[in-house]
Amino acid sequence: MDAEPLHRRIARDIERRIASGDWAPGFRIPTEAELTVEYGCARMTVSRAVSELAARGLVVRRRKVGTVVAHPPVHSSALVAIPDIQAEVQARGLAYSHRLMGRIVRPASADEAELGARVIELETLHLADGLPFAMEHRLISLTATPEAEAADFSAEPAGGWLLARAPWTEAEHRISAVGADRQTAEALGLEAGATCLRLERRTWRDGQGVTRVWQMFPGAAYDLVARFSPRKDQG
Amino acid sequence: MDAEPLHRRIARDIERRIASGDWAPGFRIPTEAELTVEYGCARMTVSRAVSELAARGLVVRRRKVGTVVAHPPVHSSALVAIPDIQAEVQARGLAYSHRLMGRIVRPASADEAELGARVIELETLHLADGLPFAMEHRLISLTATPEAEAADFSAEPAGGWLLARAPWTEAEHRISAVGADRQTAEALGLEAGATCLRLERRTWRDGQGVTRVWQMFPGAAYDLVARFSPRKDQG
DNA sequence: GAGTGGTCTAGACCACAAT
DNA sequence: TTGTGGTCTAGACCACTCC
Repeated sequence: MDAEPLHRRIARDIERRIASGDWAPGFRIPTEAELTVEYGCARMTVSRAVSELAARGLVVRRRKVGTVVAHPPVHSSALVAIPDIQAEVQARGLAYSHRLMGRIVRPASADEAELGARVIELETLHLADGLPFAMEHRLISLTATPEAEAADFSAEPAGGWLLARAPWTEAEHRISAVGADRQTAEALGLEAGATCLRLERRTWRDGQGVTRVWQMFPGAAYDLVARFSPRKDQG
Repeated sequence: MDAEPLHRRIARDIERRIASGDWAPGFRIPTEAELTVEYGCARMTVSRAVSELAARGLVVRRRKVGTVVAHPPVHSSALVAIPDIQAEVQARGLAYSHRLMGRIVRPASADEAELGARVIELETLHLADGLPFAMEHRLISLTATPEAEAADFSAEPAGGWLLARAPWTEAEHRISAVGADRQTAEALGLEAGATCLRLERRTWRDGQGVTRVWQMFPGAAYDLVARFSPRKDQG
């Protein structure tokens, strides 16, 4: 028998006709009433199918007008994998290790107000098979996670430690290309000014800043990849 | 009155209790039957609300077991805006223009087999207020879009032209940091080797390669930003 | 066996927008 | 006014999986 629910079969049927170009962008697809007849099912079932496609951005529904095939998306966004460094290193079959290069506790600057009054500042070198992989500079809010002050970040990288204790609800990532500053170049074994991919991440939990981290990767050795189909990730 | 549908109100209520930490990861939320009583509505309405949260990855549903709050995601992915250059320039309030620097038609190399037998190779400089903004290097499949051979890409940038004629169904993006090659440096007015953000995009339509493009941005002037809440972009 | 979610029905009323 | 989707009901049967 059909293991596949009817609403999904309907959705796939429509999706196929759109992907094949049979129903081009702007085409008005059959109404719910018509689909109800075509599939011999209740209106709610076709409604569910078409609503799912609308949620994914494949079609646009408007009362009275009907449901039309959406125009293809602009090259607007992509789901880019932002890997955890330890996982990334291990995924490459290399041995992960890290070295805490610096740790101070200090008041937050005006620019860091989201993190509260006091922060821990960490500098960590991530290594793959003993070779420098990435340099990390991190601020941790002692307002969001007071217990960070007593944590031993030379034993456990701060990223994993924080994830276990202070899951975030919002994050901002920023990706850029920069030349390595003197300290980073030295730690990574590069020449000063060498090309690096810079990944900045800021996270919040319920509006309270949790952490802010910059990671520098040697440009030649690292990139970010996003493979996807459009409209599958629509939100 | 309530403009908000009941199923959404239910979903938001649950989401709020999860975000507040009240219902922690692993917590088993009320069954559909219990929610039906709590909200005094039909089971299908609560089912719709909870299913929506499940689709977004906030909760995990299993028959007989019930619905439990999902564990927070690893720092695994982020929706990064991959802007169209023209739109990006105009969004900054600058005048967009472009200059076609090179165009040849040639056989595809073995490495470019996905694009078919013959390709157009384009080199385009994008300008903002007359100043170099990005250098673009592009291959267009003449199998996917034969009419590209006759198109005038000095009048219309290839990106927009393609989007209108050959919408893609799959894409891969790759972001890296590189030093500018001689030609790029010259076009962008940089020193050779200057830090650049390199964005590579490959697109397919139904398995047939459509285009492959590399864009180089001066590192200091450009970055990619992703702001998001976790689990909102689940697919 | 029994509890839970997954799906589906055959209706109903309402909201919106084009006419 | 009318056609269309948006939501909701009060049931029903089934599938899965823990006990």
